[in-house]
Amino acid sequence: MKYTVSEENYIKAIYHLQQEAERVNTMLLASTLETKPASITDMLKKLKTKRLLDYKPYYGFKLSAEGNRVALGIIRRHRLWEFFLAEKLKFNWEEVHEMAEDLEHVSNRKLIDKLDAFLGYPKFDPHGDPIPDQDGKIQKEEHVLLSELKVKTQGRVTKIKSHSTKIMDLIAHQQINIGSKITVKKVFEFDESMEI
Amino acid sequence: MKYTVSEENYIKAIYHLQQEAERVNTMLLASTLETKPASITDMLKKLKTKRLLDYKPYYGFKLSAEGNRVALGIIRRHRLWEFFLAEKLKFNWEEVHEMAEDLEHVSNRKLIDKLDAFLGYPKFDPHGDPIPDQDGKIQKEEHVLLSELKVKTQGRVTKIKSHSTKIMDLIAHQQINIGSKITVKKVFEFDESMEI
DNA sequence: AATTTATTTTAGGTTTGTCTAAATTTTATA
DNA sequence: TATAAAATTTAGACAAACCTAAAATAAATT
Repeated sequence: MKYTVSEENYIKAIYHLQQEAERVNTMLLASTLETKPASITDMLKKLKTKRLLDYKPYYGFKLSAEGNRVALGIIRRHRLWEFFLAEKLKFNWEEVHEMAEDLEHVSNRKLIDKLDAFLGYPKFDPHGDPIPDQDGKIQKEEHVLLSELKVKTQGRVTKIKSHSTKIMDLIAHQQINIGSKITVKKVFEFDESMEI
Repeated sequence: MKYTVSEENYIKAIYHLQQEAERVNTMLLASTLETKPASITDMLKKLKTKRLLDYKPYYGFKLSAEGNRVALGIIRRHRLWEFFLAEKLKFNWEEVHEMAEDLEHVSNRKLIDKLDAFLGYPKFDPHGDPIPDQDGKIQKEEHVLLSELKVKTQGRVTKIKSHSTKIMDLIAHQQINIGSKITVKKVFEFDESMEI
């Protein structure tokens, strides 16, 4: 089945929100998609008739099994393109997300699988998020929070959770990047760490 | 300026038709885009207001200088993606056109220029058609018709003009491809040639 | 529990890109 | 050149995806 760009954006947004909050509602979805609640209701009805969503008016909604499958396909495409952009075209990992937002909607199956092969079947995108395989299976993330890393232990940056400008500024200045090795040298009173 | 997928498809179709026929009319455009003449008129009006088209009702139309510039941008993207698909993802050159029809509408300038660099600034796509550069300049095609190639002269296949199934069958069977070396060994009564 | 507040849905409207059917203009032909 | 045929445009309708404003329902508060 093929879906419109708009349908795909809704499905993807619902999927991501469901990973965080168990209760995803119309308001939340409207604000993340920067659209009005009435528009959400319209699309929910459409996605329900396409059996991508379990939805009872006023009762709430969540992706059906099929909806989840579709979402993982979109996320697979998004993350494979992000990997391509960073690895092959040498974009910074901060830049790739926006471009992948367009590329993810090019959904030719054969194209995506060949791209996957070309890239060497990567398991994680440049942000450290896992890339679903052809069957939608995703590798468990094996992240350890920096704040939980023991003193003098070495680790490798695999993901940067916060995207706030303050944090981005700091790590850019320190030349920390995905893949950088980090050693926690000392922890001060209110949690500071030195890095190599 | 950003254009919709539909606008881009019209601009591209008009451009291509203008390369062949000097007079492009509503009927012809309608049949190549598989749409109705009334829809063409609607879009002509829109493209005129956007100054991509010189258009007088009933008098005909042609791309403005700006329209041509936009068309060459679309064609550049299309052919770069075709090259990528064939060269990097190992698709057959017959398969790439359809996939590039979607990819060509992803129009982030920086992305396309980086893709160009990654591919080594190719001058021709897998069909042998020239790829416009950043400024829309296109390399002159240097094709010699097979029927005009002298006996015992060697050449290289750079483009296959006809796409009819009969021809495609023949050349597939003979394992002729873009880039294949060909030698005209003998010309019979009604123009036959042996190849290596 | 009653009422206020927040959330969600419905009703009806807009834009884009398409359509059909009818009207208009151009081109071809008798 | 008058008329028939073909091409083009206009008028009005429709689906998709959005909107605003109002109505309906659920949740929170007094």
